[in-house]
Amino acid sequence: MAKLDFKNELNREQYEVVTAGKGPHLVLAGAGSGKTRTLTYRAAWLVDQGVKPEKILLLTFTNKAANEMIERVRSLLGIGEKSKFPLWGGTFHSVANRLLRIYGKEIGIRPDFTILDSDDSSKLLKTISKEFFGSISEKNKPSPALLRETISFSNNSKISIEDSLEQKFPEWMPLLEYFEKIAAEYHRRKKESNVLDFDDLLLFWKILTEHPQVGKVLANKWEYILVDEYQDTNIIQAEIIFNLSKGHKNILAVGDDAQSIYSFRAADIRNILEFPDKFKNCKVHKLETNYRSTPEILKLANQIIAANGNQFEKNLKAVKDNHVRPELLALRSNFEEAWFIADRIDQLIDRGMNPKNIAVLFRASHHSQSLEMELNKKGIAYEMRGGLRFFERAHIKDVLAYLKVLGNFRDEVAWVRILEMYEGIGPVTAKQIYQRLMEMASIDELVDFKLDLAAKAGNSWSKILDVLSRLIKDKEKNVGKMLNVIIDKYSDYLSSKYTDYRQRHDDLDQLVIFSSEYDELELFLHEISLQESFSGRQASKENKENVVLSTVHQAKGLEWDAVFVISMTDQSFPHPLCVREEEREEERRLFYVAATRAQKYLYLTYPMSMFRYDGHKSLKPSPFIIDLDSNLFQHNDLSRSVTYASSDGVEYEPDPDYHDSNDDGDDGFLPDISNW
DNA sequence: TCTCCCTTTTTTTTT
DNA sequence: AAAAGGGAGA
Ligand SMILES: Nc1ncnc2c1ncn2[C@@H]1O[C@H](COP(=O)(O)OP(=O)(O)OP(=O)(O)O)[C@@H](O)[C@H]1O
Repeated sequence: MAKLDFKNELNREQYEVVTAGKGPHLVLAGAGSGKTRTLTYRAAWLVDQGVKPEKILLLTFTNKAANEMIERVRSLLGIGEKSKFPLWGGTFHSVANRLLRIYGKEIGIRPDFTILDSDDSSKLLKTISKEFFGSISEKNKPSPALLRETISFSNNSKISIEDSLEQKFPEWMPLLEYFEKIAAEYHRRKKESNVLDFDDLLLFWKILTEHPQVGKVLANKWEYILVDEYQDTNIIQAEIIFNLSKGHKNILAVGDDAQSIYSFRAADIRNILEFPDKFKNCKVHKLETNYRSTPEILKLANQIIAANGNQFEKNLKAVKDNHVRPELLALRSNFEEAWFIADRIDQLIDRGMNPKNIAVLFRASHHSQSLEMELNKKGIAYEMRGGLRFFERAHIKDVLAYLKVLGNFRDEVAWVRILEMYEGIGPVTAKQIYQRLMEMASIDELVDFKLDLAAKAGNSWSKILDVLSRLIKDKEKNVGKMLNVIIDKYSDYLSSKYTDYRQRHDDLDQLVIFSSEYDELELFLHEISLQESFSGRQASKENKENVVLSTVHQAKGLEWDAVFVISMTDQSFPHPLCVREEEREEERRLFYVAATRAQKYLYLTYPMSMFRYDGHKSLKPSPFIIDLDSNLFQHNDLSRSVTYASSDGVEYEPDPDYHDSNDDGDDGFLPDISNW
C-alpha cells in the first residue's frame, strides 16, 4: 500500500490536529467541517507513528459509529480484516460494560452482572412503587417512567433527587420523600439482583477510575483518548475522561455546541465550553470549511441556528458548487405528505440515486407511520432507526429472560418477567417465588427445586422448571439452539397474547439466526444489552442499501445526498412539551442537525392536517419555518398548487409529471405561511 | 390473589 | 387504535 498521504486528505487545520503533539486538544467546529474525519485520521496517524492500537481509546456516540470509524482506520492503514486490530472503541456505556466485567470485582461488582434497559428499570420501579404507595390510585402517584427519569437525571448530572425532581417535575415536590425512599430501595434491589442499569455503568466506571489501585491501572491503560460528539457528554463522562487521562493528558475531544441535543438526559454543554479551563495548556482548534453541503443548504442551516442566542461564533464556508435551493412543501394531510415523499424517493431512485443515499428524518419515531405504509405499498425497502429497538421488543425480552436467569439467577426483573407469563402466577406469587429462589447458591439447584403453590401456580411452576432444567442439563453451548428450546414452549403463549404473532414469530426466528453465532451464553448476554440493533455481526446485509428512516437524534453525525425532514408542524417540531426557552433552543439545534445532514437535496415538508385516534386535526407549519427567509427556498409548481388548494379550497391533484427543476429562475410564489 | 372485562388515557428524543 | 388502569367476581 502506498504510504498514507495525510497532507493530501486533509486541510491545513485538520492536518494540524491530526499531527498535533501530546497534551489536550479541543476541536470546536460546525457541522460537516470534518471533525469525525479528523478524529479518524488522528487515530490512524497515531498508529502510523507507532502507538499500539490497544493504547488508543475512541469514544463515540453510538457503537455503530465506533465500528465504522475503526473500520475506516483499518482501511486507511491497510490492515486486513483478518489481522487483529485491538483499538478500543465504543460508547461510554459499552466500554464501561467491558471494563466492569474485568475490574469490577475490586468495587464489589460481579463479572456476571446483567444490564437493565429502561423498560426493565421501569418495571422494577413499578414494583417498588407499589410496595411503598400501597394501593393509592395510580393517578396520585408518579409513573414508573417519571421515577426513572428523576433518578436517572440525578445520577447523570450529579445532583440530589431533590434537585432533580425540582428541575424536571416540580409538581411532584410534595412527594419528595417517597422519591428518595424509592430511589434508595431501587438501588438496593439492583445490587441484590446483581444487575446494573445504564447509569450504573457510567457511575461505577467513574468509581473505578477513583479506586487507588484500579484507578492507576486505568490511567495507564491508554495513551491517547479520542472523544467524538463531546457536546453531548454529561458531567460523569467528563470526569471519567479527566481521570483516565490523569497521567498523560493526551486527549482529543471534538464537538459542536450548536449540535447539543441530549440535555434531556443530562448532557451538559459546559463540558465542551469549559474544557480549556479543566485541561490546562489545551489547544483549541477551529475548522471553518464545510465539505458536506451545498452553499444553499448551508445558508439555510446557518439561518436556522442564528435564531438562537448564546452560542460560540462559528464561520462556516461551503466549498461545494452551487446547486438547487432547499424546498419547502406544504401537503394537505399526513397521508398526502407520505404519498409525496414516497413518490419523490421513487423519482430519485429512478434517476439513478442509490437508495442508501436518501434519508427521511423526523422529530418522533411515530411520525414515520404513514410513510412506512406508503413505502410498503410502493415496494421501496427502508431501514428504520429510532423508536423501539429490536432487543427492546416485548416478545424478544420474554425469551431472553430465560437466558438471563441462566446467566445471572439473581436477576429479579427477569424472573418476574418469566413467572408472570404463566397462569396462576401474578405479582404476589412471583415475588414469593423469587424470594424462595434466592435461597439457592447457584442456578444448578433449580433442577429439583420444590415449591408449595396453589394448583394452577404449581402446574405453571413445573412447566417453567421443565424448560429451564432442560437448558441446564443439556449443557448445550450454542445460544441459538438454547433459544429454540425456549421458543418451542413460548410459541403458544405468543399466539394467545398477540394478534400479530406471525410477525413476532419472524422476529424470534431472526433472533435465533443472530444468536446461533454465539457459543457462549455469557458473551451473548454481555453484548446484546447495549447493541443498537444487530447489524453489528450479521442480520440483513441488504439493509445497507436501503432508504433510511430515522429520528433526527439517531441521524447525528451522518450524511446523505438527499434528506427529507417531514412533519415540520407546530405540533411536532418543536415538540409541544418544550416550552422553556432552553428547551426550545435545543429543539432548534435539533432542526439544525437535521438540515445539516443533507449534501445536495434538502426537503422540508409539513402536513396541514392530520388524522389521529381522536379525529382530524388541522396544523400550522413549525414556528422554526416561519422564522426563515422565504427566498432561501426553491419554489416550484407543487408548492404553489398545494398552497392554493389549501387557501381557496381548489381540489389538489398530485401531478404525475412533476419533475424537480434544477434551474430556478422562477421568482414566483411561495407558500404564504406568515399569517396562518 | 388472579383474571377478565370494562373504562380511561394516550403527546419525545436514548445509552 | 392500542395500551394501561380499575374493579368485580372466582
Ligand atoms: N479535508 C477534506 N477533504 C475532503 N472531504 C472532507 C474533508 N474533511 C471532511 N470531508 C468530508 O466532509 C463530510 C463531513 O465530515 P465529517 O462527518 O467528519 O464532519 P463533522 O464535522 O464530523 O460533521 P458533524 O458535525 O455533522 O458530525 C464527510 O463526507 C467528509 O468525508
